[in-house]
Amino acid sequence: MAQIQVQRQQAAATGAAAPPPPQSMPTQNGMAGGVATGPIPLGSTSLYVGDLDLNVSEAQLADLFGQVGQLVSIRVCRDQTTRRSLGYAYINFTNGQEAARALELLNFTPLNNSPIRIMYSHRDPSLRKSGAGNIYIKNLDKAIDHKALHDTFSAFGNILSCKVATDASGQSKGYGFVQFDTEEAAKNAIDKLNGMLINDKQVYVGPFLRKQERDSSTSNTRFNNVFVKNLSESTADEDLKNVFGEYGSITSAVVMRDGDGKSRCFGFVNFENADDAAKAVEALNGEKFDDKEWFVAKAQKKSEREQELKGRFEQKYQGLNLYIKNLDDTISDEMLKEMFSEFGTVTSCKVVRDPSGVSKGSGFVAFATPEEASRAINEMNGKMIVSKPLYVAHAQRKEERRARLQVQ
DNA sequence: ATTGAGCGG
Repeated sequence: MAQIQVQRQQAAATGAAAPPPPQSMPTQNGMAGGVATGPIPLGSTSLYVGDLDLNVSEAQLADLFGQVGQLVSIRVCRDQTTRRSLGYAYINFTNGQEAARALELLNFTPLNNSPIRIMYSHRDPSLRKSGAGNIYIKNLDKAIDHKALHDTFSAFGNILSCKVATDASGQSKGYGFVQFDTEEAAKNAIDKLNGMLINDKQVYVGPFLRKQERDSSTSNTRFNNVFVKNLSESTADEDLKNVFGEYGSITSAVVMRDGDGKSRCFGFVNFENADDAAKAVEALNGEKFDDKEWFVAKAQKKSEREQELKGRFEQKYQGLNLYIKNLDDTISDEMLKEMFSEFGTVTSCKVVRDPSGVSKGSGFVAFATPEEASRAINEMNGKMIVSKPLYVAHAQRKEERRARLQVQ
């Protein structure tokens, strides 16, 4: 296992006094000062084991967990029809001490080369969904594995789940996650470890934010780079500099051009300071130059742009795109298209696959008209294909689905 | 630089 050292960042480098080290180790089981702080069931005998390689069997788990205590039951959860492992299992012990010991001793043990991740079984998903107490760590030394990360952060509170992001070969990607059972523990870990050196690398430790939250917190607020479109073909870099220069100091102004040097009628202007960029957007958006009404706004990052285009794409396919599941593994894109072509013009068609190319048993089919799509739902939903009844419905965006699931 | 996924009988 990786040996970790946490050091204080040199005072000269941070310009701030280092905070004192944590004074005491927290007690077991989410108890602090005798008061339960977290949702961990005291004395629980039931463990959830995730991140399982799909070929891990009950027998392998019995061999491993049986070494620690007496088992009541073991179950690898599987798809009802394919019997393929869902990558998680339940292990039930006769008593809580054994379960606790198994969690402590066996967490991150590799089975079929993949470290397993053990948690107490907690069937109520509300805490998992809320993400409270979840933190993100980046700039981690590659030598730091799951266990080392866990050991480092367990000083701040009870950890429900912990993981270093890894590539297919198990190599660390240099960032990871720690889910504490309380926000207080998470806050404490952030206060104490953000900016510290771990194995000589200065780590960032902060609250976990979903991609969307991150985009809106970082880029929506302040920006230096301005996007301008609907330029006349004759507008050149110099013209942008002149017009935008009225609002502040500019570091660059560029009209984008194709290979022949012909203007693509949009460009970017970068301001030295964000207030000036905002002023320019406010003043120039919608103004007319050479009879062209300029669109002026904060320049989007590539990721934001892609996100927006995706949204538009989905809107365009509203009512036309169908979501298919319970699809037999052997069905290819071409077969799927053929299956649905009798209801109309299939404009796009895709089987969802995992990174190794294995079908995930779901897919999307889009039609040219909403009528064709509706007919396909009526005719194909529930139809037996190879061995299973197909599920066919209108595709929903992820956010819509999440919202619906929360209501139910 | 890199902001998961996830709970049965």
